[in-house]
Amino acid sequence: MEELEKKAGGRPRSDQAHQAILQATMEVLKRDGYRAMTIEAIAACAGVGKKTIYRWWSSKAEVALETLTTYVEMHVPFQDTGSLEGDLLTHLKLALPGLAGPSGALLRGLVAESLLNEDFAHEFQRLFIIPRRAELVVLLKRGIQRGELPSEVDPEVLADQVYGAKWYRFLLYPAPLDDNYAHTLVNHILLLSKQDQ
Amino acid sequence: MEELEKKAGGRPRSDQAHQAILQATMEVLKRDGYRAMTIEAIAACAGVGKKTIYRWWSSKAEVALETLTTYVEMHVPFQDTGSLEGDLLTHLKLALPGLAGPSGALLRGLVAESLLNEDFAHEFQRLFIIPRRAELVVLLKRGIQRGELPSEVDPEVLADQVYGAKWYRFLLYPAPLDDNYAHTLVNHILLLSKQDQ
Amino acid sequence: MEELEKKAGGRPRSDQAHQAILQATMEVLKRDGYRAMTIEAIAACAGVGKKTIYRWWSSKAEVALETLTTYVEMHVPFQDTGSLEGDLLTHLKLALPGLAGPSGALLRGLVAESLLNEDFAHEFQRLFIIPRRAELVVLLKRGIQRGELPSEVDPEVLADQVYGAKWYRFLLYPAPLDDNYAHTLVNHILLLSKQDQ
Amino acid sequence: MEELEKKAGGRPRSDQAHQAILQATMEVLKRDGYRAMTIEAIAACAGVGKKTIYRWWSSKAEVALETLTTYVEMHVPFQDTGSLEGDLLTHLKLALPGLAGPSGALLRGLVAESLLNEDFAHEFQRLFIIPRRAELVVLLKRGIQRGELPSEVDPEVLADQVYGAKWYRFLLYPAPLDDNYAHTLVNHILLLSKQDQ
DNA sequence: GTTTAATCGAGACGGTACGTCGAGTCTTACG
DNA sequence: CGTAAGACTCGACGTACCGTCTCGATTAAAC
Repeated sequence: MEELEKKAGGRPRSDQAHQAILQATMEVLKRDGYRAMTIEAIAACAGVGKKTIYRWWSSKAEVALETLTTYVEMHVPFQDTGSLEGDLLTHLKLALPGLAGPSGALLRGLVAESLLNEDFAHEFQRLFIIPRRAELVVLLKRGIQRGELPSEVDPEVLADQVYGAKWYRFLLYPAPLDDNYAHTLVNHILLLSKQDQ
Repeated sequence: MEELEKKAGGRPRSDQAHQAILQATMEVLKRDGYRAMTIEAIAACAGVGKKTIYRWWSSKAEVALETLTTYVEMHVPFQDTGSLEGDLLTHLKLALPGLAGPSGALLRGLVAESLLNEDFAHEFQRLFIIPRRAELVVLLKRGIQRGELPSEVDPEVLADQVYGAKWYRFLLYPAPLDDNYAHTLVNHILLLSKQDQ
Repeated sequence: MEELEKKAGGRPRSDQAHQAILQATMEVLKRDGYRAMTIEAIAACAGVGKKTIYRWWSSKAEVALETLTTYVEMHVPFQDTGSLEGDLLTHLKLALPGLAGPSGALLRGLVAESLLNEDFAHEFQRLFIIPRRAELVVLLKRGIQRGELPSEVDPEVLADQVYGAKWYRFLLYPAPLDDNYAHTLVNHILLLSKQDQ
Repeated sequence: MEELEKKAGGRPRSDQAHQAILQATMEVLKRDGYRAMTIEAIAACAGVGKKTIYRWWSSKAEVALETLTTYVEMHVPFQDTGSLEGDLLTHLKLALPGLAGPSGALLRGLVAESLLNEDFAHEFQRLFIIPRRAELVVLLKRGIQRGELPSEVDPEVLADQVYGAKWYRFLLYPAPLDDNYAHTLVNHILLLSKQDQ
């Protein structure tokens, strides 16, 4: 039931090479940073011809995108803990630590790429930004239904405020993104419904 | 009393060349986009030697940064309209339109650059991100003092939520950034104080 | 009847700068070699503006040519010792040592320049090559008149053979140019008249 | 038995590019002269990337040297005609005409280069100057053995006188280098043995 | 004594070519 | 036929000097 529409004979795609490339991407990234990372370096590090990379991806951004989704595969799930506060805190506390370290660097590089290349931006949004945001919106709507948020709030805009705050500090504003921050942020969201205390 | 530590002679910097470079930067940006914009193209378009650019700036990002601050010089002031709602709405409605068009493209390029180059990131934050954010914080603190916001909100985090939402849509999430959006966003902020309705 | 059509006042040429430039040329030559020697380096080393050099010379080759004639001023005279053998040996033994050391390097550079630039070649020939060769021809003609050489030899071609041998080794063929060589060369010339031994 | 130390695969060197570069070198030389000839112009004229030139040669002088040896490959052989006079005349009459025209310009440029760059000088001597001089020495020694020259002449110094005269006129002294000159020069050499006429 | 004009050091200017780098494409031989 | 190796064309990089052009500051002869 898988996609086995390969025509006929010929050597099949080498999974070994595939894995070596993704792994080499991470290594070169850690060694040189995203900007200095080149297809040539990845190929050399993976012991692979450049053509083998270009056959399966169209740019270093595409390789990096797959590396991100493969290597991180988002250890950051959305869960239903029973309360909006729990849902948000759990999610954010899992999400923030990963932003330091290599996967954060990778993410910053991919955002940069999406800002410089509209085609890649669509890809990046489709595979990364939009799905995760959609889950956050679901979580917030659940909070509204539970009565934890006033019904007049717009969950779309509220999602922007939550993720926006996180991304703003991650991408632009040099200030810490720690558990303390997560608590304050969630408190601000919950304050919206503290009308009749 | 000023810094007049210039040693002696030498031909003074040509303001004509200086202006021509900033202008050419905008033209090439519009023509080719930020990524494809090169120092060589800027030099050619300005009728200037490459050395003249490298003498005063260290990269295309630095030129672009000065072009942004010079050419836009922020038609987007912060004003005290007497109410938090007025302050926020006025500011946002002025800020959002500029994000479409060439200055938006320039801004996206500069953010990308700051994500790829830590040194430039500091420069960009120092000259652009931090000062503007500081003004927003002042505006929010004024709202707290006036009693338009509950005293337990953290103006720093609230600023992240406002600017974060704006930047998130501008940089990452493909959804409109219009006056309607500004109203909803401001409403969410003001909802924080609707406790005794 | 001379060209003293200078209009009027104005600061006169600084002899101090003039000398400093010639001296700096020798220093830079020794430090960097002829090829790497630049007008900019000479100006910097002499503590002089580039314009001051370009005002009086048109290229580094012209400066070097004047430096050569000034600093060497030909310690290599032609003398009438009474015999062809004495004339030739005296001249060659004086000429050869100078070809090692900085003045040799300068000379090589000037020859290179004259090979690359036809205009400079004329200048170089006029001021250096032709006058010295003419003196050698005089010396050889004197030898013919004295009967030290057979009357059928062409002094022009014979001069080429003497100076040619010297220049050939100096410019092209890596072999010593010492007193021993001078003796053998002179012997070959004198052999032409050993017909009736 | 041969030098087959090539490791393994990889696209082989393009002979088409190789030939195009040598040919373009001659064209640009004719068009612009040696000094104004640049690697960029050669690359453009050959329809080749600059990298391809720098991959195989280290400077325009190296390209020019190979162009000289390839394109001229010396239509100027040394032959044993049975007499010293014949040998010398034949050789010189073949050698002199090539010194006018483009190959002469190339040769002048290469000499200039060798005067400005010691490393290249060694290369130039090894591949061009020394082998040809060696053949001339062989020719002269043959003359001595045949008794056409007195046994006390030094063939090394005599070679300098022959080639020196030629190079002197070619490089330094602006006078014709024609068949007439060849005859006079050879006569001077032969005069050495006219002792018992 | 002022004026006048050419000089001086300094260094920015518009250019050209340098030699390097990486992108993305192509040609081999091997398995 | 997919692959590793690596040569190919292309074009921007940032540097170095070129020869020219301001500057403000000398400097002497001419007025």
